[in-house]
Amino acid sequence: MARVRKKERQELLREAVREKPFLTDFELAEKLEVSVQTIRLDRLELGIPELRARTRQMAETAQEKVKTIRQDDVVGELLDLELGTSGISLLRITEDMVFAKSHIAKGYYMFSQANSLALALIDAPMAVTGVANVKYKVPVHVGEKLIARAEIVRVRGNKYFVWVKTRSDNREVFRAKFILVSLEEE
Amino acid sequence: MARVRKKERQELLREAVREKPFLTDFELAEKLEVSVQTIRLDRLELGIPELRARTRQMAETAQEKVKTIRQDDVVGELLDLELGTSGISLLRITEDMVFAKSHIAKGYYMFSQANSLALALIDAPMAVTGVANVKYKVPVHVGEKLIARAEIVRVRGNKYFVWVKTRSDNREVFRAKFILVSLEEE
DNA sequence: TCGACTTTAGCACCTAGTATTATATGCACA
DNA sequence: TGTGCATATAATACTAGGTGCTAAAGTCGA
Repeated sequence: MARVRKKERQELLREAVREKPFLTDFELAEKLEVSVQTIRLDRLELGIPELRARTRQMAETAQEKVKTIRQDDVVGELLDLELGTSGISLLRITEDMVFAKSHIAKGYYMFSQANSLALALIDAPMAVTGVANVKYKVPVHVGEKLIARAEIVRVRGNKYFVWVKTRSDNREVFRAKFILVSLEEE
Repeated sequence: MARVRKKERQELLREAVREKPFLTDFELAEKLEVSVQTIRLDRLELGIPELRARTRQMAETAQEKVKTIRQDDVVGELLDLELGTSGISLLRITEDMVFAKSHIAKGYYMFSQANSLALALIDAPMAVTGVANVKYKVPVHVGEKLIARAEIVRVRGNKYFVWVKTRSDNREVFRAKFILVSLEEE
């Protein structure tokens, strides 16, 4: 009996901490109706760090997260790249990229993936987007893995014409044409 | 002499905390070569909270920040909206929105601002982007305030034709045409 | 009813502070 | 030359939210 209750309690504890990471041992003790000492023992067994360590961890990781979120998440992961020719990138659609109501991915994530992949292809120190022409073919939902393939189709002076086709599960969901312009050092 | 050094030191302190928020009073005291008590007095005068309060604040706000960053920052601030007609939004270009080399804003931020503004105009429960046609006219740099004005120019069935013009300091930097499609409940 | 597990209690100690009071140092001006 | 004032340091008592350890009490199954 006691053994079952212990395991159950430890599960509850784990959940409580995950949901509300800012609870002290005392508050946890009240919530689970045991003594503070029991909470401490349980934390020890479960390897849950103390309140202050938890907040510190969150503060540290969250700090980095905010910095890197735009660089990595928004643009996807570069899978293959032939500079000046073609490239492939992968973007996983997560919960926070979709509309709350429809669960459909916001359009600018596909645009961002395609645009940054297109820019990565250009074999020049600097380049900016001049024109973009995009078409959304099929709505994309949470969990889908978007594979974008980009190809430079023409180069005229400092202008690069790049086509990007994005597929999810072998179905084309998005298509873009970019005209990118390479710049001299300022 | 002492008075000047105090002000200087307090400036250094403020900077040190901003750069490395996880330093204890003792570490700060060593860094600035004064006693721990002096650091405490300075913190009191400057209104800098203690280490644990700082980390707690960061942990709390950062937790929310990670969630809202894409919803708010990426798309800008809605200044005015006439549903079904027109709208205006503002996006401030910050350090992390630009290319490290050229200091020019990445194209998808302008796209995101325009796209989300266009979607906000649509007077329907759900809508997605069908086609986008965008043109980048002038490179945008850190600190610029982008004002996007969107207007629905035509409606045909469930298709909305929206034009967005983005200006920075009264100069048009970006222009987009969207065809948005409103959806029925699934 | 015994032994093992579980729970609670108590105490010393730790870190990173707050709040307050006292003392020392320096410099400026009469 | 001393006196006054700002600044800096020190000392002490107290706090929250713990760790680590030992001891005692409760519970339960065989």
